[in-house]
Amino acid sequence: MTKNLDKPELDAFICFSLYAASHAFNRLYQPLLEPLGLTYPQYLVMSVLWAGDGKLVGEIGARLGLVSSTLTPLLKRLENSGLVARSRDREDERQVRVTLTPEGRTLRAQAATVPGCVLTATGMTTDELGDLRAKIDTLRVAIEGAVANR
Amino acid sequence: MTKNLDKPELDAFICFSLYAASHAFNRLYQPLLEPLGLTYPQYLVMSVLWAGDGKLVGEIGARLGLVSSTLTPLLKRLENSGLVARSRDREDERQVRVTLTPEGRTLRAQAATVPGCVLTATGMTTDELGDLRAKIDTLRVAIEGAVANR
DNA sequence: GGGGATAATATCGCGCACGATATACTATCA
DNA sequence: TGATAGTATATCGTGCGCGATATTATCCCC
Repeated sequence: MTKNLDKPELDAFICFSLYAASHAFNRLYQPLLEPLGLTYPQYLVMSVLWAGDGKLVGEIGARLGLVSSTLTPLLKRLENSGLVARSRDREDERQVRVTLTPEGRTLRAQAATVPGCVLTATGMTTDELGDLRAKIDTLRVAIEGAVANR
Repeated sequence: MTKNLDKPELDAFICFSLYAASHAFNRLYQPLLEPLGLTYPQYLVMSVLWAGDGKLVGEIGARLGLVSSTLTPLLKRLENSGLVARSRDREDERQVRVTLTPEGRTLRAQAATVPGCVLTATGMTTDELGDLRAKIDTLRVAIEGAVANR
C-alpha cells in the first residue's frame, strides 16, 4: 500500500517503455514512407494486403488490432490514393473486401528497401529481434486475456 | 533483394508487436482510469508530476517523448479538470511550469490501486518486466540514434 | 544597448484510435 | 413467413500525436 504510494510509477515503467518505443518506430518509418505517400498505419495495412490480397475489413482489423471506426476512414484514404479498391462481397453484402489495385501492387516493389533500413536502425540481429518480439507478444496476450475476463 | 520482396513483412513483425502491445496497454488502463476521469496519456503525465511536482512543459515532454503540440492541449484539459496549474516562470518567461493542485495530489491516492491491477494483468514478475523493459529501451535508444543521424 | 540568433511554448491542420451508435444485411426460429 | 437476434461495416465525437509555423522571451555579439 505504502509501497504503491511511494512508487506510483512502478507500473508506468513498462508502459512508458512501450509507449516511447512505439512512437520512436513511428518517427523511424515516417521519412522512409513519405516518398511512397504512406503513413505508418497505412503501411501496416498495405503490408497485410501484400501478404495476402483480397481481405475483409474485419480480417485486416484482427491482424492489426483495429476496429472499423479506425479502418474505414484509413481504407477510404488508401482508396482515394488509388492503392486499393473496396467492394461489398457478393455472397454476404455485410462484408467489404479490400483488394490491391495495380498501383497498390507496384508500390510493393518501391517499398522493398524499407525492411532493410529498419533492420539496420535497430542495431540488432534478426534472432534478437525475434526473441524480443516473442516476449512482447507474450505480454500482449496476457494483457488481452486480462481485459477479456475483467 | 528477392528476399525482401518475398518477406516484406519481416521488419514489420517487431513493429506489429509493439504497435499491438501499446494499444493493448491502452485498453487495459482505460477502464481503470475512467473512474479517475483520466485518459492513458493524461495518467502518464500525472505520474510524471507525482514523481516530482513543478516540472516544465519541456521536462515532461522529454520524459514521455512528446512535443508541445501534443502536451499543450493535454495540459489545458488537465487544468480545466482542476488537477494542475500552469504558470509562466518568473525567471524565464518563455517557460511554463506545471504544478499539481490539491485535487491533483488527492488523485494520487485514488490511483494507488492501478499499478497492482496492471502488474497482475501482465502475469509476469517485476524482475521479468524489468528485464523486458530494459530490452525495449535498448531498442528504442538504437532507433532514436538512427533517426538522429540519418 | 540594439539586432539577429536561439529557445520555449502555442496554434493549426491532418491522420489515427476508439467508444457509442446507426445502418444494412443475414440467420434463426416460432 | 415474419419478427427477432446477431453480424459487418459505417458514422460521429473526443482526444491524442506530430510537422509546420507563429509568438514571445532570452542570449549574444558587435
